[in-house]
Amino acid sequence: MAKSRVLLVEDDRELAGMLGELLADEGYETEAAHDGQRGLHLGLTGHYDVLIIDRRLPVLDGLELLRRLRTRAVTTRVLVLSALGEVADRVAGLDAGADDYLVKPFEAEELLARLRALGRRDLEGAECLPLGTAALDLLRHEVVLPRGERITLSGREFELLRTLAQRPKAIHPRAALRTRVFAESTGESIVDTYVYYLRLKLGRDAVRTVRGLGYQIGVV
Amino acid sequence: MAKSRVLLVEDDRELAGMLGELLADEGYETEAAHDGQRGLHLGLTGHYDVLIIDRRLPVLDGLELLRRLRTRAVTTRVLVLSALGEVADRVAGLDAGADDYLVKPFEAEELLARLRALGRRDLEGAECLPLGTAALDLLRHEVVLPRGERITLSGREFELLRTLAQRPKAIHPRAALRTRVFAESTGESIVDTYVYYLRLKLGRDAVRTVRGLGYQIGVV
DNA sequence: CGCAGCTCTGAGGCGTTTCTGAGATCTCCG
DNA sequence: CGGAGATCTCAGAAACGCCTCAGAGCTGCG
Repeated sequence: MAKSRVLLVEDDRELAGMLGELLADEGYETEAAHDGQRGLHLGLTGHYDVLIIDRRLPVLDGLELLRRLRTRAVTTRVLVLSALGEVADRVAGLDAGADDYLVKPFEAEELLARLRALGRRDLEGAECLPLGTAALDLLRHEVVLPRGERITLSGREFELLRTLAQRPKAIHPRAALRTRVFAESTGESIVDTYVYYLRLKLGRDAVRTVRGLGYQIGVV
Repeated sequence: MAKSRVLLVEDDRELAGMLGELLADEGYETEAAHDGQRGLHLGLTGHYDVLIIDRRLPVLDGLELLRRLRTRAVTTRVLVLSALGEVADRVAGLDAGADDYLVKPFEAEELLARLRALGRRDLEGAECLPLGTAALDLLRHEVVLPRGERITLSGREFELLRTLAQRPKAIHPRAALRTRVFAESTGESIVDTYVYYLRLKLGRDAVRTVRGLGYQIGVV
């Protein structure tokens, strides 16, 4: 997955610098604008995954900037930052087209969590669990191989693989897998059978057997 | 545009009642669940534009409910309500899959503004929805193929395709489509039939089946 | 009225999934 | 080495999900 691109429109250069570093540490690719005019220009011409807009900006106010972007059909997710924290201010910000509104001062952790939430919306939950060099698409119940090839899994196959992949270092006892993935009444060997199915689809090394203890996720 | 549908999962019946009225006044169509189990069932089978989930719920905790919905490919926007307002609580809620997190007590105005922000659609007001290489003309109920050819859709066909196209990356469960496009009393297989009609008119790949989960818009 | 198109029902069919169980194979330890 | 227990492999039965489509009722129009 490529880095998420963020446009940060903030006139306080000190704060902008700190946020820029914070975002870079989290793996975002950040561009900055220090006034509304410049923010408008970049917002219209560049493509970003999220815009962070300070409400108070020189030249062009943050909310006005936001409105102009929205009327120009820019639908990028927008998080508005502001020192104005009254309910009426927040309502005004949201109704101007913001997707979220965070009041200064804020904790870095919360900003990051809200950014993650905004970024998630466009992926439509296409989150993946790492699976060695491949990945497990949790939304579509598919394994995505490094070259982009997709292998669809049946419901049970998916549940089993997900359980294994959720704790990749753990060794999962048969009984635990049977309880988690299958119904109470199923036979003792159901886990073995489904491990066999997974290995048919994904290759012999997809699941590792730890004799006497259980199974562990392997390399796909 | 039809009314927005909201599922309210809140165990405090007094608050639920008040919110229900508030939402009704604002033109939302609201359903309520008073515990997590019921919320899970409704969330999985119904079709809503936004879910409002209280964090503290009997039977099944709010965040656990949210996680279960997310693992079942429910990508509906979720607003979590909670008395727990620490930064760590908010981060936990957002990372569990919430799109927004509002701390009790809150002002009605802010809740409504945040709901509006969540309910806003990307291409609201547009006259066409993109449909792979083609487009869906919302005014004339026609699909416009790349070469300009037009295919007229019946009312139901159009509603179904529009629902799919509105969130092109999401997987739409059968039950959700049935609730949204067809009357309450229609049979279980009505969605299948109309998907079949769409495929007759637009080609086999117009709608993609994700076995066990639902349908997704494909390439036309 | 008669026709055409739309909506919905329900039945039949087909490929997939799930689960069982049994034989083959492996591994460890005495 | 040999046996016991663990694991693997796989065929088959039943259930399920999904697709297809004919037909009945309805609506609107000429």
